[in-house]
Amino acid sequence: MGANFTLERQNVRPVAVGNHALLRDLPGDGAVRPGDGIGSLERLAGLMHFKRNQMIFSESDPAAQVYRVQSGCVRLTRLTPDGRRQITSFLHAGDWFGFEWFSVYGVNAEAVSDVCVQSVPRRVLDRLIREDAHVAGYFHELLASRFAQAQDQLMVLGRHTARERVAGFLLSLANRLSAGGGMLELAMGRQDIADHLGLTIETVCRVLHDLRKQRLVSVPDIHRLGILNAEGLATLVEGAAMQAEAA
Amino acid sequence: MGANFTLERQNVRPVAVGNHALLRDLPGDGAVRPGDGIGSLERLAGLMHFKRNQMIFSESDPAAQVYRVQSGCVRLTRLTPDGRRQITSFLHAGDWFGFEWFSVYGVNAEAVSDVCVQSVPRRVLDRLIREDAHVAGYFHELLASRFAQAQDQLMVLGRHTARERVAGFLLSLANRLSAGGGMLELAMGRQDIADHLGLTIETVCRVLHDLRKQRLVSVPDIHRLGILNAEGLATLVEGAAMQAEAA
DNA sequence: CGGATCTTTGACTCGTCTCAATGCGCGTGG
DNA sequence: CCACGCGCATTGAGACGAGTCAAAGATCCG
Repeated sequence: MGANFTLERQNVRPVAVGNHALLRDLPGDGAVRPGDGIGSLERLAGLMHFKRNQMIFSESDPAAQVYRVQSGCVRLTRLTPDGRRQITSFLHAGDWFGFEWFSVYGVNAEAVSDVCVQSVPRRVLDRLIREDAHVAGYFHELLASRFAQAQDQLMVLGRHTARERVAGFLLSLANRLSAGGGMLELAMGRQDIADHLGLTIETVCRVLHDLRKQRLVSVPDIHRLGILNAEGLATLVEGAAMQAEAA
Repeated sequence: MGANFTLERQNVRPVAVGNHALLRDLPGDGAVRPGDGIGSLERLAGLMHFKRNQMIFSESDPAAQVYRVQSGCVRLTRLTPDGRRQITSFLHAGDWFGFEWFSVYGVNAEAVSDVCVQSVPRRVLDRLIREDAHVAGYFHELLASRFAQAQDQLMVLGRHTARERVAGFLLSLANRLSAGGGMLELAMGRQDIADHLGLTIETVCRVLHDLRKQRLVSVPDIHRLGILNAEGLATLVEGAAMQAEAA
């Protein structure tokens, strides 16, 4: 069970390529014009790059920065003392993260692929939230929708079978990446999928194999997946028991 | 797997014993004094009673009211189309609920025991949040801590064994009800515990049996449980693999 | 007291995990 | 340019934890 992931806290610190380092010491918080909304946040953000599997922050770090994915894919993970891993979510372009927690990030954030993220000091965000009700509302909604996602995931982990989990995951990914009838980019490896769904890598492989055999999906290569029959997958998810099993 | 719970939406509407019905039509929102903080909310709250297993709201209801448990225990649940149930959380005296969602309650709320709850119209809460930064911050933190709880539960459902789940649940309950070295009130039945932990009722029974045999807990009667060895339970939870198995 | 509901226990099944071997793709260095 | 090694994915065989089904207690409440 779990991962025994070999990355373990390789504290290679990222290359700051934006104005992040500058921002930290600027008196220029005053540059944030209240009422300017989210825009000013984005303008204040520094840019950083992380390479595949590099750690962005660890769960015990003080939550000093808030991040936003600009490109690539980020995973949020938790570990048990004995190394079992749970990936609580995958983040894609446009997603904020690190804002959900107060004193300390409660999760590890790692780059799934090479990523580019924006970062804003927590202090700046807090100030903006205090001064601009619009920003406050925005982040409140963000938190609420993150909470809703977590609730969905609880249902999945608590009550869905392996097949339902994988089918649901693929559909939600297709939805998130709005890959209509087309091809999905699977930025994450099989182990990551397994750790997100509370399964083992072998089970994920076997389920994918079955789905392919049933012509619900195609797997042209490891990191691409085509959804051939979204309705079929949806039926799988919705606990309709399913009988069609043959190839 | 799951519950096939026989309660199914018995839409017995609750007896409103407070000023809740009045509040709905009062012009008296003006009575809320900004800066008065949470206090004014509680003063505006109506009181309601619900009997065991009575539904407080259903997941598809518009989220028109926000609630707070005054006494008793409430469960928040979700159902799959085929009847599998997941209890996302149990709420006790002092806990707010129903505020996490915007348009529609995303969960069913039901009385585990006979309960007494306060309720406040969503409209009133929203207004107070807009006018009083203190209240806004309070509910933001509430949401954040609810989110953190959900994260914990993800770890449990995704990566913990049956024994770890039950042990962890008992400890968190003991913690919540601050029953120091003493006796826990188990307001919820075995099926509820199972549906909270992603197990079956039989598995919960068997694990409790084992824990009793190992003298980690005592079970004087169905609704009471004594924690005899909190450290032992904690060891179980922390994935330390455990070897002691004999009686 | 009697029936309904919930809990406990047992015997057996089954889905998923574990362990192990093999395959594949890709980057590196000879 | 190819051989090698490394990391990941796949596949198979067998084990095991938790689920299912069934029957026998408890408990609750009228």
